[in-house]
Amino acid sequence: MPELPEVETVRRSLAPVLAGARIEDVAVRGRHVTDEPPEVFRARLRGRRIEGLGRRGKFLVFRLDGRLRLALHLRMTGRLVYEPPEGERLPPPVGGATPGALSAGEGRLAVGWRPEAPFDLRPEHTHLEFRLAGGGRLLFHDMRKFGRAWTWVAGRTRPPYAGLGPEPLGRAFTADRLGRSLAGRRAPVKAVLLDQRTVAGVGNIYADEALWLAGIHPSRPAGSLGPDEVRRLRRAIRLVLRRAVRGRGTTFRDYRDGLGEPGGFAAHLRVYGRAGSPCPRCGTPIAKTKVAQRGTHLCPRCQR
DNA sequence: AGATGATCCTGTATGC
DNA sequence: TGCATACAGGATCATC
Repeated sequence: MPELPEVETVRRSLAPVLAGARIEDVAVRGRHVTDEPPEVFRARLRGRRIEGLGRRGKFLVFRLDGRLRLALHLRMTGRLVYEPPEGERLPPPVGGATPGALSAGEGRLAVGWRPEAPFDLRPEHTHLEFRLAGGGRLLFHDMRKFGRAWTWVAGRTRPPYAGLGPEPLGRAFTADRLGRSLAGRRAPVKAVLLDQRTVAGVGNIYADEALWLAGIHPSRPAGSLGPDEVRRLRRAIRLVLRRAVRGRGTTFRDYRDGLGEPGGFAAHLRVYGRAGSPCPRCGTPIAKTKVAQRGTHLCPRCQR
């Protein structure tokens, strides 16, 4: 579920809380979370200081002392949530109220109402539990068990995100670069966008949104896009991701940031999840089809 | 080489 | 109400 904007929002919400924190211990429940033997994983992390929290594509990356790195991938339903020490309240949400995104009924979230603890976390789905010095805890929760964790030493071992394409909001993601990735390929352009080697962090929601913004049909063979269309697509990807980050990501049901706060961008989606509703540009009903085995939303008139 | 389909899981929504 | 089926924000692997 979480794509770049959601992972970035988790990162921003947790970075102030975790910077400088020490991991006293880690409980690993279940063997599926990491390829490493749980005892090895635990021994590597125990006692480490968290120097910073970064992101690469949809990977959250912890920089630990001794050049150790920890990466987490939330996949579809993963959540990483901070639980403050007993008796303490959660820190205030990061980024303030979500502009225009909350209806009146949801107002309690916008005016700073805080749950005492991250709600909706079920112990049987909590696969990693980091105990921090001072009594706070960091919980990796994932009902579908798709989420994964990796550790490695920077500069010695390949990170799990080696091979990802450029960061879409960075300088390396040029129209030229995107054009080369699409050139000569007969696969649907949407399938190529979902391939993390093309660009890192675009998933099903924002692929549909970007293709709608650019006015490009998701089934178009990637290699058939002209230079102008490639430029439009690059701009659309960057625009929609920047806006979604500002809106703190899209929450349908599961997604929450690191403090348990839902994202506010769902109300700004133009096509995703809006089958049957009028296209914001031309009024034609939004269609839902399947492209590259993924549910795909588009305007049949604006996108040809 | 490159594309497609099955698969990993659980929860929820929909239809009969 | 109960049951079956489809589908879900991701990614990998086997197969064609």
